[in-house]
Amino acid sequence: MISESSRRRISESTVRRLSLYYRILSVLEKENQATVSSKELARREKLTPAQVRKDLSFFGSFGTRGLGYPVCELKKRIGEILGLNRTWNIALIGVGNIGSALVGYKEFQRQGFHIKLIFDNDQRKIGSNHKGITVSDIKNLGKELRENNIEIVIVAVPATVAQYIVDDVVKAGIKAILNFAPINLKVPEDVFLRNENMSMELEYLSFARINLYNDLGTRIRSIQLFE
Amino acid sequence: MISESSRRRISESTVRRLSLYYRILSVLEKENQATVSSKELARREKLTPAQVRKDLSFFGSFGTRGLGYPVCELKKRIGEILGLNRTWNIALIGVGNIGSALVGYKEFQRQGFHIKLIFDNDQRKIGSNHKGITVSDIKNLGKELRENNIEIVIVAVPATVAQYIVDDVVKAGIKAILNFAPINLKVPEDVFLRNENMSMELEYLSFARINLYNDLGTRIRSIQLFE
DNA sequence: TTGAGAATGTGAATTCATTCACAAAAGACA
DNA sequence: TGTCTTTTGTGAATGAATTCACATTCTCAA
Ligand SMILES: NC(=O)c1ccc[n+]([C@@H]2O[C@H](COP(=O)([O-])OP(=O)(O)OC[C@H]3O[C@@H](n4cnc5c(N)ncnc54)[C@H](O)[C@@H]3O)[C@@H](O)[C@H]2O)c1
Ligand SMILES: NC(=O)c1ccc[n+]([C@@H]2O[C@H](COP(=O)([O-])OP(=O)(O)OC[C@H]3O[C@@H](n4cnc5c(N)ncnc54)[C@H](O)[C@@H]3O)[C@@H](O)[C@H]2O)c1
Repeated sequence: MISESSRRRISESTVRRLSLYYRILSVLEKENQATVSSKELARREKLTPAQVRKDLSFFGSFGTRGLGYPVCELKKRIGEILGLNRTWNIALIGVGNIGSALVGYKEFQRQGFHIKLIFDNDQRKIGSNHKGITVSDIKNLGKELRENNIEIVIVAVPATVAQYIVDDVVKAGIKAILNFAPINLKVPEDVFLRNENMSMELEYLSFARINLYNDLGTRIRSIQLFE
Repeated sequence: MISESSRRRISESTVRRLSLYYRILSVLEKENQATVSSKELARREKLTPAQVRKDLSFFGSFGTRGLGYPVCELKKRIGEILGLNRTWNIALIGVGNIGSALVGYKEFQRQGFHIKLIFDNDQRKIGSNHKGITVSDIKNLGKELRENNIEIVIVAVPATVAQYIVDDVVKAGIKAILNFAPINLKVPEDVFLRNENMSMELEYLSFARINLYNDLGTRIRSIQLFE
C-alpha cells in the first residue's frame, strides 16, 4: 500500500523519456543485445547518461554496476510502469480526416491500444464499417462506452463541438482523453487530458526559423532575443 | 543587429504558451473584447497571471497598468513573434493515412501554413490530385523543394524510410521539419526538428491512469511512486 | 482633480529539473 | 584472489522555470 510519506513525484518529462527508452529497448531487443549502458541509451536519444540513470532510479535499481541494464528485463519493467503490457480499450469519436487515419494505424494495436468503438453523428457514416468496426451513433455514447469497458477516448471532432462531446465522455466516467481539436477543453480535476496540437508544432518551427537565424543565415545557439 | 551581450534565452515552454495566448486572443478579438488582463488569460489556460506577464515581458511591455493588454495589438505582436503574419511554403512527404488528413486540413491554410507540394514514391499516387495539388515523384524532391521556396517539410512516411527521406530533405537545404514517424531522426545541429508522436501521448495517459489512482479509484494529487 | 482600485512589469525567492561527481558494486582476467 | 575497468545509483551542486510580492503606473468615478 502506498503511504503518503513514501511518495516521490515523477515529472512529465521523465514519463515522456520512459517512452523513448521503451522504444529503443524494443529495437535493442530485436537486435538481441543483452545489456545496454546509460551511456548508450543517452547517446541514442541525445540525453546525458546521468539523466537516464536518474529517470530509471525513480522506479528502482534495474542495472548491474560495471555492466549496464539488462535489455529485456528493463523493457518489461518500463512496459509495466507505462502500462504497455496489457491492452487498453479505446473509443474514437469523429471519423473524419484525422479519425480515419487513426483507425487504420496498426502501431496502436501493436502497443495494446485497441480501438474498439467509433462514434460519429453523420448519418452517412453511422453503420458503415471502418477496419472491421461499425460506426456507432453518438447518441448512444454513454451506454456503449460503459458496456464496452472503454478506458481511453480519442476526440477527433470539430473544435466547435469538442467541449460538448467531452462533457458527455466525462459523464460516462472516462478518466483519460486524447484530444485533437485545437481548443482548451475543460475537464474535472480527476480526468487526464492530453492535447495533440499540430498547429502548435508548426508555430514552434515558424518561431525557431524566424528567431534562430541571424542575418547571415547562421544559426544562433539558442532562442534568444533583444534585451 | 543583435549583439551577443543583449540576448536573453526564450524557453520552449514560453514559445508553446505564446501559441496558446495567440489562440485565445483570436477568440477574444472575434468577441470584440478590447483588453484582457493577465488574470483572465491565465484563467483560460490554467496558468498563473505571473506566468503570463513574465512570458510577455520577454518580448516587451505591451500592457497598460490598471487596464490590461490590448487584445488586437497583443495578438498582432505575438503573431509577429511566432511568424504567423506571413505565409510559409510547406511540402508534405508521404500521402498515406496521416498525410491525406493533413492535406485536407483547412486550419493550416488559415494560419499561413500552405502545403504547396506533395511527394510520394507510390506510382499509383504520383500524378494524382489531392485538394488541387498534384503528387510529385519523390525522386524530384531536392529540385522541387528548391524551385518552390519550401521552408518547412512535413514527413509522414513509414518509420523505416524516414531517416533516408530526412537526409535528402536536409541536403536540399531545409531547416525546419515536422516528423510523424515514431523514430528518433538524426539531423544536423542547424536543422529544427519537431516530432509529433501520438503513441507517446497515449502512453502518457496509460501511465497516468495506472499510477495516479489508488485502489479506491480516488485520484492521487500528483504522479508519485514508492520511495 | 483626486483618491481608490486595478493590473502591469520585474527583481527576489522558491520550486523543480538536470547535471556533477564519486563511492560502491560488479565483471574481467591474470 | 586481487587488481583494474566499467558503470550504476544517488546525494550535492547547479541551472532553469515558475511564482511571489510589491513598487509603479494607469483607469475610472465622483
Ligand atoms: N485533419 C487534420 O489534419 C487535423 C490536424 C490537426 C487537428 N485537427 C483537428 O481534429 C479534429 C478533426 O479534424 P478532421 O480534419 O478529421 O475533421 P473532419 O470534419 O474531417 O471530421 C470530423 C468528424 O467529426 C464528426 N462529427 C461532427 N460533429 C460531431 C458530433 N457532434 N458528434 C460526433 N461526431 C461528430 C463529423 O461527422 C466528422 O466525421 C478537428 O478539431 C481538427 O481541428 C485535424
Ligand atoms: N496513421 C496514423 O494515425 C499515424 C499515427 C501516428 C504516427 N503515424 C506515422 O506516420 C507515418 C505515416 O503513417 P501512415 O499511416 O500515413 O502510413 P501510410 O503507409 O498510410 O502512408 C505512408 C505513405 O508514404 C509513402 N512512402 C513510402 N515510402 C516512401 C518513400 N521512400 N518516399 C516517399 N513516399 C513514401 C507511401 O506510399 C504512403 O503513401 C508513419 O511513420 C506512421 O508511423 C501514423
